[in-house]
Amino acid sequence: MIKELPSLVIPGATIEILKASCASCSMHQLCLPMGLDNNDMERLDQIIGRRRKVARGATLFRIGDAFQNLYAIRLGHFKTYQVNREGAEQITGFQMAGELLGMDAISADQHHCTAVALEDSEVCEIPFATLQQLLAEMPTLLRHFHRMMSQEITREQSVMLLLGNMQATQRFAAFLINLSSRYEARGYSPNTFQLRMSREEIGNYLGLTIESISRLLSKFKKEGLVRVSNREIELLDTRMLKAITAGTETCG
Amino acid sequence: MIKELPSLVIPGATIEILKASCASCSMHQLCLPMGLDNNDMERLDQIIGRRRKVARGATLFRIGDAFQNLYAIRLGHFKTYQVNREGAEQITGFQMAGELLGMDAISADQHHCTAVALEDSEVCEIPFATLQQLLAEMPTLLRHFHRMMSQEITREQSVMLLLGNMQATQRFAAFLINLSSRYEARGYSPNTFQLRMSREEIGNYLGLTIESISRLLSKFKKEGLVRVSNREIELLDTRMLKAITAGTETCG
DNA sequence: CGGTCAATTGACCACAGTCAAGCTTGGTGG
DNA sequence: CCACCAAGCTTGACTGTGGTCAATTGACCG
Repeated sequence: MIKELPSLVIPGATIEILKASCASCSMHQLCLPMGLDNNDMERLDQIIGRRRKVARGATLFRIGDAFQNLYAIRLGHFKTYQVNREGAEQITGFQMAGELLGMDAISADQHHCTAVALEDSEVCEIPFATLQQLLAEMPTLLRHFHRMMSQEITREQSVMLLLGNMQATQRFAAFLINLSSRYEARGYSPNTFQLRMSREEIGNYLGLTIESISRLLSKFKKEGLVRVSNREIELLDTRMLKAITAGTETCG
Repeated sequence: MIKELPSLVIPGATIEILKASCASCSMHQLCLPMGLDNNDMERLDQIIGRRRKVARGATLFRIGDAFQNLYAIRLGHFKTYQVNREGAEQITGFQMAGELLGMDAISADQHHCTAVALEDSEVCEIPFATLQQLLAEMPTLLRHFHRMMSQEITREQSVMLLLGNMQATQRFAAFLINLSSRYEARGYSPNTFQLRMSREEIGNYLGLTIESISRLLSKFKKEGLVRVSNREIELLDTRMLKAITAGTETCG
């Protein structure tokens, strides 16, 4: 299933067909093909439209775009955001390799958020109409697809808890712990990683200002919880950060 | 498909098998069977475990319960909430007739939130394992089920926008307008309705305190936007409320 | 009736927002 | 190599929105 086609360009994003398959992708135990046998994975591979590159800052889809495809992130990071009528953005999530983009578009056949690459990234385009046919024939795939949608619901509920109930310090600790565990699940260091998003984007996501994020970073640094250098961050006291997240920390 | 069986009781909730079917249910154009032909609707009807009553204040499922069923609300209102490690609740939604409960439980085979009836209510129990078999055979049902899950994702994203970006006044106006439009979609008056939840529950949902909700109600009353008497509310100036929601209102 | 619970209102306060100045960092060009 | 600039980040001083605490009113019910 190796595909070789000339690359093409659309406004703001470079598209290129890559030699790739689910079986050879390091994310296949997290992504849509999770748990499929070789035969089923091959079938899924065949319906994947193309693998394309999305340059840093380029838009994968925007609010109002007609819904055609889901996108599985092969490599890189994205943010998704909503825009209210005033034009204010609210970032609804940061997505990394192995995660699915576009599931909110199924309900009304058009995208309800905009997805932008935070760094040079690669996605697999999954034509939803074709996927749906396949779902009817492959119970394992159907099951896992439902799990992924459900996981998105659960994730958003956690953010609601964060935004509705937590203090600034708690929100930020929760954010760091969340990133940490997701990197760990991908085989990366849970303690040292790059923040792919700006302070402004973090603040927007957490319902805080950029100044608050900056102050919180300084505070955590002073308390010996983290080491920070620009976007490089090291978690020095995960235990404490988790305690802050849970609201059970005792000392100040 | 009329079922007639003796009623039984489980702790906290009365269960009773009712004479009912999707075809005879007033919600079937909003609920899971939307768009199904008579034959398919009949098949869906057959897998529905039972129709049961849930008394006001009774719990339908709680966090950590093993996932067996989805629940379609036939009648009444529910709230769902998450609990953090400190024991603080965050209400993640208010659900009404025609809406589906339990979709967040698919991902990990256990419920991630607790669902409690806000008034005496009735639900249809949908065994998920059986539903999934049916989904593979009925493309229309599959399609609509995905729409409903996607709609839940979209709804939660709107709440994230509300909690992350909006001021107290804006949040509360958005809340009222949201209820209004959902009652309208069900054929009820969009202007006059009962608030099924307490001020405290509204505040919790909107990330505000009960005092703030009370003050906002008084403010809206004074400005002639609403008329309130206990839980009975009448929206007198929907146009203005929508403007406040959108953040585009000009006068104070 | 009094008792209970929910809602309202007022006084005060604190957390995080706003505004503003200053500091890094990285890129460009002389 | 350094000057210059822009963008992003940090820090401080001040402010305001909404939280906290407390007292009062109102609704419902045995």
